[in-house]
Amino acid sequence: MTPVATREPGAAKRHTINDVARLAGVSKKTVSRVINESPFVKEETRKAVLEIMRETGYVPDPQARGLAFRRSFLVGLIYDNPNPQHTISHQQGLLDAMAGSGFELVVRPVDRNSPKLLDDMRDFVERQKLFAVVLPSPVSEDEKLAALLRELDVPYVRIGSVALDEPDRMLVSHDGRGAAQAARHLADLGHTRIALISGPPTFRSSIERRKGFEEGLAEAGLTLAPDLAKIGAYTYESGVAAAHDLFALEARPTAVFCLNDEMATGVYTAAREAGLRIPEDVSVVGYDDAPIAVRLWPPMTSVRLPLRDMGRMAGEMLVPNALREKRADAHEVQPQLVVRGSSAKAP
Amino acid sequence: MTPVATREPGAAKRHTINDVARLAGVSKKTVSRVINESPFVKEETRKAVLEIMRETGYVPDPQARGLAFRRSFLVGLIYDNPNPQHTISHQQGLLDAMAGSGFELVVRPVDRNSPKLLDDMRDFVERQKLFAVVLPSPVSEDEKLAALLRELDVPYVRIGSVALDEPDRMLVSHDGRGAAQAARHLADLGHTRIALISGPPTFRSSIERRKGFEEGLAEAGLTLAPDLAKIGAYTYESGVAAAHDLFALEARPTAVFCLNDEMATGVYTAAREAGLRIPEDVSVVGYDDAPIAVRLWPPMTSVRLPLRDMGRMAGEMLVPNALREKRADAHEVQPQLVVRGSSAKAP
DNA sequence: CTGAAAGCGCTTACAG
DNA sequence: CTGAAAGCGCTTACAG
Repeated sequence: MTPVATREPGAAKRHTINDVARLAGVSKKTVSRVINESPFVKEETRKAVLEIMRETGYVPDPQARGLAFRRSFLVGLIYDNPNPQHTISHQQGLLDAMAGSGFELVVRPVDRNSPKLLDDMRDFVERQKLFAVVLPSPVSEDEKLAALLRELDVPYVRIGSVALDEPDRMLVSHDGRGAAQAARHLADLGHTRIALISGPPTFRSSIERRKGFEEGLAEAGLTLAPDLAKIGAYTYESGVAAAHDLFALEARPTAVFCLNDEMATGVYTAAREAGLRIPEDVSVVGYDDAPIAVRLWPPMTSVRLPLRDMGRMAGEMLVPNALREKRADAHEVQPQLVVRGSSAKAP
Repeated sequence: MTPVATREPGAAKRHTINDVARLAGVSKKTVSRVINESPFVKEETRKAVLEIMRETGYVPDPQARGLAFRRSFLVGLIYDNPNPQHTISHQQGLLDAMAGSGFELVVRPVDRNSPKLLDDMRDFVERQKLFAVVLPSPVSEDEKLAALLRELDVPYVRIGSVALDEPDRMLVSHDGRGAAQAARHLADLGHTRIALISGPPTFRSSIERRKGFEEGLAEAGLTLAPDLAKIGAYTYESGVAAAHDLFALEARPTAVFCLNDEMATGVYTAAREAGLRIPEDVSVVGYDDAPIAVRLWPPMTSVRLPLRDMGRMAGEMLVPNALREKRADAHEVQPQLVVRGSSAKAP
């Protein structure tokens, strides 16, 4: 057998499709067919080519392939999330799905309120000829962006609290169901004056979580009292402020449900300032189950979303990967209430 | 003037270098010279070409350029950091530096202890023909990885607590100086029995921070008592455990300095369990100034590292950007102690 | 200062 | 089932 140079340290130029073709005694087109798993290659030829590829350590050049394909091997992650934990978890999951696939992840933070967003995205996607795009919430809620991607014929998956698009383009986290669990949990503990601190109405997650919460209350025969419904900004400070108001009420709530952990953490601060004990005087429930939930005292009851899984599933919906059998068929995940020490029987 | 088709919505193929050449009445090579800012183009010709490029909205195809250049326009971020906040901040800063440059950021989490790390990195860098690579700590501490990148002739910047490489390849955060500030701060408050909870010795940051801390103590005429020096794992749980031991000592410390905020948060928990008040009974100082520092009660004194700036500076050292005058000349940042309510006069 | 030719490493038609 | 030709959109030599 012809001795084949293996990868020399340093200098050694990487082998090209021409080297493989020559060594295998076939045309480069046949090698190309093997690379692209065309069925029109004799099994014998295919094996011989694969053997040469293995020996030489040949790996196709993604730039050259991309140029010829008129499409790159890059997946874009376009995010605008104030919560780094969300982004990094999604990113990690996406990379889990892409590992060993030959695709790479290009990250792109954006300002979803920028008037230039659509122009920037068009330029980004066209210029890089992106293979696919993942849109976590709240960027996923931008209908114009989704329309642009369809126009540019770029596959995408939107990650969101509720179905906003066709099933193949959507990973749904059913945020409302988690909020309903929280409502039932508090109702089961005997609470009747349950307050809500929601996020900005510009976040669909806030709308869905609130809706789910109210439905959960309704199941238990309760309703959300108008004076107990506060609107926060998904920030710690807004949680402090809203809870401050709630705790100043004559008939103050015995439980507070916050639509994210940042605001719930603010409730801890406000409770301490108001001289209220958690959970003896007031129960607190958050949403996200962020790392801080178990670092606070008492550890916080919160609704968990499988963020990393969500990223992975979105990746599996978009990226072919030889390490996997086939693409993901499940397009949804379920939130899960995690009960800890911050919620207890109503006083 | 010849009417030029502007970007049609939808179909309209992007213009290529040939279109620009034809419309400008020059060869494509001349257009190429303009793109690459060659000085060998008559000013008049250059302006004419630039005008056509503007009118047509022409942008060079990075894949085609990369193929011809034998080098891509991708910058790699290779990280293995247990702290998402670090990664996301560095990432954000890097992207700040790269905005509008035409380069894109490809992210790559790795396990720095994997035996396959070097092979994986060789494959990654060679295959993608990376333009440059950024190595945050602790990946930056891997000498073999740095040597590999030099061998592959890929520019890189290592972000680390101390100079580990030539100045052009290093962004130094002088972690020790921040720890020294913490030591002086506690000494100034009259503490003499000051404990230390360090991180794993496999992290250079832990070694440097500890060294700086001991130097700071020495300046104040203090030394670190052996029974007050604990080794943690940079995790919350290890902070709880180490502080638990410290608080059980007969002569317990009046102050605890932790080499990261995670462990310092653990000290809060251990203090509560031991019935100790912060800062009345014990002062606590952390490192990182993570978001949690201001969500704990009392707000935590901590050493801040400008993580986003560090990412930006690393990016500026590597990526040419027309939006900037020139590359960064500063290759270091300084940590800064942020004093809050968790540190007070010794009891 | 400018251009025609060849090439980067692949794939798409088109033949056979 | 396999291959020779042309092309993807750029840049590198090489001329002039």
